[in-house]
Amino acid sequence: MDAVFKALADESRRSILDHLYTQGGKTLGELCEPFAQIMSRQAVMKHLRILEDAHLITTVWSGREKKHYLNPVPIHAIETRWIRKFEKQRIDALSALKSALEGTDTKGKKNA
Amino acid sequence: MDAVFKALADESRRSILDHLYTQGGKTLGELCEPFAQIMSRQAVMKHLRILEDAHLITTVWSGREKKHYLNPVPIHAIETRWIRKFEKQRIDALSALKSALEGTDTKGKKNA
DNA sequence: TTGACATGTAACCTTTTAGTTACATATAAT
DNA sequence: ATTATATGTAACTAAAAGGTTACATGTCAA
Repeated sequence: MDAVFKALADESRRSILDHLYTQGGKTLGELCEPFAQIMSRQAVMKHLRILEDAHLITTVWSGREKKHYLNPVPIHAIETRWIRKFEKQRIDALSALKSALEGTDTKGKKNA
Repeated sequence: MDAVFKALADESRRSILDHLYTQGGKTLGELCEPFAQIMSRQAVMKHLRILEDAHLITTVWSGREKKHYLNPVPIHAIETRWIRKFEKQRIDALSALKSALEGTDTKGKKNA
């Protein structure tokens, strides 16, 4: 579990997960695009390695291309560690209320 | 949000959250006890500061004592970032099945 | 088979982080 | 008032993390 939290600690890696959440099956090359002029391909690859080791992403080889997919299971495990079932509903209601007051739609909400 | 992930990246801090999850309202001194002979009071205080800055804990002063409480809201936000509603049920069912097969009780489950 | 493309590995550098020790402040008790 | 208790701050050190460049391997296409 330590690997999961360590992996999520970096903004670039969270951004990668965001991209895979939007659309799965992306290759290293495709995942590099948003980071062009920010960091090298090798740097992105290091991040992918860390995410994969933490089982936050799953990969499938297709010829010389490696496709990446988000795995939500370890993320879900984070919540179940510190939040009791009865609390979930209260918090969900709370954030829904907050969104409503802010005039934002929960479904289309952009995350920080 | 970055502060939250950074805060959760450290095992000692997660352990502190575990203690506050079990029982809230603990003082710095009390939170130090499990770490005696592992790290200094000042080190624990640094961790508490980081957790507080990330709003993962809330504090209340009572005389010269500072009481600490777990705040589950930012933890819940992690899940909503990368997990769609319809997926939650599937994952919950999956981990319940896994627990059943392992012969462990979900309610009394110890986390890694 | 040769060259281009896609991914992988290694050595190195810089910044961040987790911990320490020493000193400081504030509240409670005698 | 004085002392003990509880928490806070600062300077420093060692290790970990994120990034770079250079080199290596494997697959596709002409």
